[in-house]
Amino acid sequence: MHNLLINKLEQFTRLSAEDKQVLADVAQGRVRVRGAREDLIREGDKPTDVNLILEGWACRYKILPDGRRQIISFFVPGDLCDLHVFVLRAMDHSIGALTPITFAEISRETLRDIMSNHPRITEALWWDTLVTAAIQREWTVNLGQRSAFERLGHLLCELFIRLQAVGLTQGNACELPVTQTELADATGLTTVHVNRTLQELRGKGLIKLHGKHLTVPDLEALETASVFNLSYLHADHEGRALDARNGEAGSAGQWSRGA
Amino acid sequence: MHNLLINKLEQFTRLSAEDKQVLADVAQGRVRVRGAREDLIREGDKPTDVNLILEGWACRYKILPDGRRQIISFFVPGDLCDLHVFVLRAMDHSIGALTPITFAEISRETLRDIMSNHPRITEALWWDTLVTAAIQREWTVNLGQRSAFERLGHLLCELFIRLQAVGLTQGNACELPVTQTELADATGLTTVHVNRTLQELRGKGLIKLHGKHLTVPDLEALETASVFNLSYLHADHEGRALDARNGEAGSAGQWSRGA
DNA sequence: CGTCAAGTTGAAACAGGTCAAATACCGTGG
DNA sequence: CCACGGTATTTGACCTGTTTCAACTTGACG
Repeated sequence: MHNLLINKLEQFTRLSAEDKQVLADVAQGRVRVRGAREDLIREGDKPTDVNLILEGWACRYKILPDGRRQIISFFVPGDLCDLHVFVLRAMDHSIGALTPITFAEISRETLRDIMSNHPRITEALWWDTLVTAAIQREWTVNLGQRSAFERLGHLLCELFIRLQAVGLTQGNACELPVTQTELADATGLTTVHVNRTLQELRGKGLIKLHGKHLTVPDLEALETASVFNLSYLHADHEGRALDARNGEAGSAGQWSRGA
Repeated sequence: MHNLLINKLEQFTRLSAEDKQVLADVAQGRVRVRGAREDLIREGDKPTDVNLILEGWACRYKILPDGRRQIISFFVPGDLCDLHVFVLRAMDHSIGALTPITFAEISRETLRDIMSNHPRITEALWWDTLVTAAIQREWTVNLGQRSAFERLGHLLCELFIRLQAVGLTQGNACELPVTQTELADATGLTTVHVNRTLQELRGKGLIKLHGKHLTVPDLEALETASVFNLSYLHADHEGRALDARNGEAGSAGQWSRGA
């Protein structure tokens, strides 16, 4: 019953008990495990299923012929890989585990059934897909316009808020199970510079980062320093509105703030 | 009847005469015009229609509070803006005309009808949406990993090939109706550096660029120099396969090459 | 307690940015 | 057909954020 995807989708819409059951079942279908650094799927492969991340982190990435690697996006628990990939013949990028990971494979047929019989879920999955696209656009802005300092800060804001949405934060802290090399590959910087920039963020008291444990003492301060604007995560939605109307706080953390 | 969107979608699938008629009608619905630099829709607006670009170029962009601007993607004729935006409450970015432009507004209802009655079109629109997402990912790689030289070269390859797909190239030439400032905002470089880099591309004979007229004497050479890999455009598809089988060349240019 | 990956540091080099001015281009009105 | 004004392109000199390279330290884990 308890399922991070449900948490996330309820940011957007209110799901019925039946809807939730359907999603819970889906997460119990073909469950797979991978070790850190193993791929879930590789560039060139024919996509067959949609992957739902249950535990651990993964990422999309692409490697250029000369070895340069760009991490294109991060997947955290509750994230769905690519809702409609089947339409394409071959993957144009790989998806790799960053930590040991468990995920559920959802077949094309299962998904088709859900989408024809459960309009509420369908709409919520749509929303999730559009938010994913918005995140990708924001990464374009991040890489194109922000300085190293802002860029890293922005990434940390985004990840913290996404984790909050599925209930994986504890107060102002969360796990950040990635290496500095991976942060470098995601931000288009070198490891060395990521290291120095993290020190700068720490020096200004914007983050605390020991090992894989991240604390953001003042999220608003970090957002300001990183030129971060929440709106691209599209959290201000019906789910929230319903919560407010019912005076019924969502079980998971909230994306939006204030009015 | 003649419609650039049809050209593009036929890269992916074979459309029936009726399908084509439906698409042609759509392009004749609510046609609008905008001057260069005018916005089609602005960040914060509620999205109501899907825009189909008929003539001229546009772009998605985002402006940071301090004025930095990132162009997130280019739209060329035949491009569809955002197939499912209605799900979102507000735009998280703006879409602006780069040249004088004409576009058709497609209503939510029209689109719903098409998608429930024309599975072939639906699937083709899916494909288009997924290719758009793949392009956005490739931009992430471009901004994160490629040097200024490769980055500009890569962008020019992509645009040339996309124009080819809708039949807007003449041999190895096409129009490139954007300013160096706009190329700079798209690549995350400064105008000055774009200017110098374009001179470098010209100097190596990889492009000719007078005014708004671009020639790519040897596309493969430009691709190699730019670490460009066609596969993210997902052109190797059913439409092509059918063409090959029938020995019936597509009316528009082709994305894929060789076998 | 050894080993291997991850994180940290310093010095030097460079890609790309900044600033500011010059030149070319283009549509408009006289 | 030319002069004008505004925008786009080009150039030069200088500056800086980020990279490179290479070594050193710390930490996790069997």
